[in-house]
Amino acid sequence: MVWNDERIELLKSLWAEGLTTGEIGKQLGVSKNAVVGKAHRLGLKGRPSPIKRTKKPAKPEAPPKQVEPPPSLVDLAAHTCRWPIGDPRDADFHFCGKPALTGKPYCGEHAAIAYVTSGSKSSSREEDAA
DNA sequence: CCCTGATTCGC
DNA sequence: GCGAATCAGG
Repeated sequence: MVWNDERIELLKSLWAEGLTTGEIGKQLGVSKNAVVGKAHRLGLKGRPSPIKRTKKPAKPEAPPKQVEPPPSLVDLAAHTCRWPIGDPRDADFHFCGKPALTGKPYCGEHAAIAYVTSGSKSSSREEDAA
């Protein structure tokens, strides 16, 4: 289908007269989709049928970002000082809970106590391992 | 189910 | 750029 100036002019005329796309299409010998498509392409405004389209059904959109899940409770617990505070029999017994040293179950404060190299006699294991 | 226009998508 | 296909409201 070729849109000559005459056709376009006629289209605009009929469109301006208030004819529907179907009618214009019939008179021009084209389908209504061609008319509405051309009208939209020409920037003509359709006064009737204020149908507003909700969304774009056939448009898969890649998620812009992928938020990484927050640290799980167990992960947080893994980095929590597990130095016991109080008597286990007491109701208010609890663990230290402060941020633990990486790879260790205790925070710096309690790790110092836990791993204190008590003046052992022979070479300590830490020194050998290190 | 018919009509309408609007938008998208393949050619 | 074109228009059928699709969508969406009347």
